[in-house]
Amino acid sequence: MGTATPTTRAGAVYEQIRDEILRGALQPGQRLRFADLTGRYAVSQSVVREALTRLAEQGLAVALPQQGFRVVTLSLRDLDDLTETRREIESLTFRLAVRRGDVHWESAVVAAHHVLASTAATTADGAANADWFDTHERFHQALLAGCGNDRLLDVALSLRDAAALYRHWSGHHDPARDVAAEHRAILDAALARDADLAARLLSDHIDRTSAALRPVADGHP
Amino acid sequence: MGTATPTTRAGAVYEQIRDEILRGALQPGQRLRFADLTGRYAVSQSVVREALTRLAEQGLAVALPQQGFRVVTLSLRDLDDLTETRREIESLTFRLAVRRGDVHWESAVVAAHHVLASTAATTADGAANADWFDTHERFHQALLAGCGNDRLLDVALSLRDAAALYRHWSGHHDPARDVAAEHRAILDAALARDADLAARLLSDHIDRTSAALRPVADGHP
DNA sequence: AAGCAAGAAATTGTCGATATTTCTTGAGAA
DNA sequence: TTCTCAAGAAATATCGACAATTTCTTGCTT
Repeated sequence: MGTATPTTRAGAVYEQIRDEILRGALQPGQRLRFADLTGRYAVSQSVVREALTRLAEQGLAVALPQQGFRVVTLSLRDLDDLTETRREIESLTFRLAVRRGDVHWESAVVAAHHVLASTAATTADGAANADWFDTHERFHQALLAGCGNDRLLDVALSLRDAAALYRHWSGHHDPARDVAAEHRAILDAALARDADLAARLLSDHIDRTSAALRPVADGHP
Repeated sequence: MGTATPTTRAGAVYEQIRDEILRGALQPGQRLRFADLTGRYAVSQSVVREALTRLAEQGLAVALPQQGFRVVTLSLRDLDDLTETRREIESLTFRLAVRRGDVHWESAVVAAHHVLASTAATTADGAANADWFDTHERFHQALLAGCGNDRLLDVALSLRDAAALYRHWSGHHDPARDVAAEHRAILDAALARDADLAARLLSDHIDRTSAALRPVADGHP
C-alpha cells in the first residue's frame, strides 16, 4: 500500500489496474487477459504478469494456474466474513488512534472530514458521485492513521480495499440513512478522545453499510 | 496462504523460498540475487522474479526498485507492533474458534497438541529442535482454524508467519518458563469452551514469547 | 591518508519468442 | 438430437537475451 512514486513499470501498471478494480471499471469475476492489458498499457507481458501477481497476492485478483487471472468474485459469505473482520479490526485500530493520535493526526482528520462534508454523495441527476468515494475513503483512512502501529494499519487498510469492491457495486444509497451525521458523530467522538464511543460508532457504521450491501452481494455467486 | 499443490513452477519456488526464509536459512536483510536463486532452483529469472514479487507483497521480502529484493529486516519497533497486533487479532480469532468450532475442529486441536507434547523442544545436546517449530506452528494454526471466518483466519495466519521470522532468530529457550504447561492450559480452555479464558491465555502466551524475543530483535537495525 | 571521479563489472527490469496447457469447433457415433 | 472425441485455435507459463541502472573498482587530486 502506498508505493511513493512507482519507479518501475510493473509498479505503475499495478496501481492502475488496482484503481480500475476498486473503481469498478473491471467487474468482479472478469477475466484479465494479457493481450488486452499489454495493449492498453503498452507494456510487455512480463510487466502485466507481475502486476497481476501482486494483485492476486493482495486479494484483489485470483490466479488460477494455467488459466490466468480474474478479478476477485463477490459473495454473500465473503461479505459477511469481511464485515465481521472489519468491525473488530477497524474499531480496534480506531480505538488506538483516538488514544494515541497526536495533533497532526487530529488536524488531518478534521481536514479530511471537511472535504467529505463538502462533497455531494450523489450528483444532480441522482447517480453516485465518483469523487465522493475517494473523499470518503480518505476520511476513513485518516481516522485509522493515528494508531501508531504500522502492522495493524496495513491490515486495516487492506481490509478496507476489499470492502471498497463491494461498495462500488452497490449503486443505491439508503435514503433512510443519514451517513453524513454518522461521520460527524465519529469525528466528534474522535476529537473528544472518547475511545469507547468512537469505536462503537465506527463499528455500527460498518455494520450499517454492509447491511445495505448484502442485497448486492446476494446476486453474485 | 496454502496453495494446495503448486502446479506452476513459480508457485513451487515461492513455497521453497518462503520456507527458507521462515526456517532462517535465508537471513533477515540478506540480498536475494537472481543469479543465486536461478542456479539453486534451476529455473529462469522470470520464475524467481514472480516468486520474490509474491513474497514481497506478503511481507516476507522487500522489493527496492532497481535494487532487487532482500529478506525483510527485523526491528524492535516492528516486533512490538507485531506483538500488539497479534495479541488482539489472534485472541479474537481464537475466541471465535472456541465459540464456533465443531467436533472436527476439536479433534484436530487435540491431535495437534498430542504431536506437540510428544516432541522435544530441544535436542539431546541442548540445541533447538527444528521439528518442534513445525509442530508448534501446526498446533497454533489448528487452534485458530475453527473460527469460521476465512478472511480473519488469513490475517491471523499471515501475522503468525511474520512472527515466525523473529522466533527462528531466537536461539535460546527461557528455562524459567514452562511452555508445555501453557499449551496444555490453552488446550484445556478450548475444550472446556471457555472463550474468555482461552483468549486471555493465548494473549499472555503471545506476550511472553515476544518478551523473550525482544533481546534478539534489539541487535538488528 | 581521505575524498572524489570516471570507467568497468555486475545486477536488475523489460522485452520478444517458444513450449504447454486449456478452450473451442466440428465431425462422427449412439 | 445428444454425446464423445480429435484436431485446431487461443491463451498461458517459461525461457533466454538485451538494455538500463546500480554498484564496485581503480586511479587521481588535495
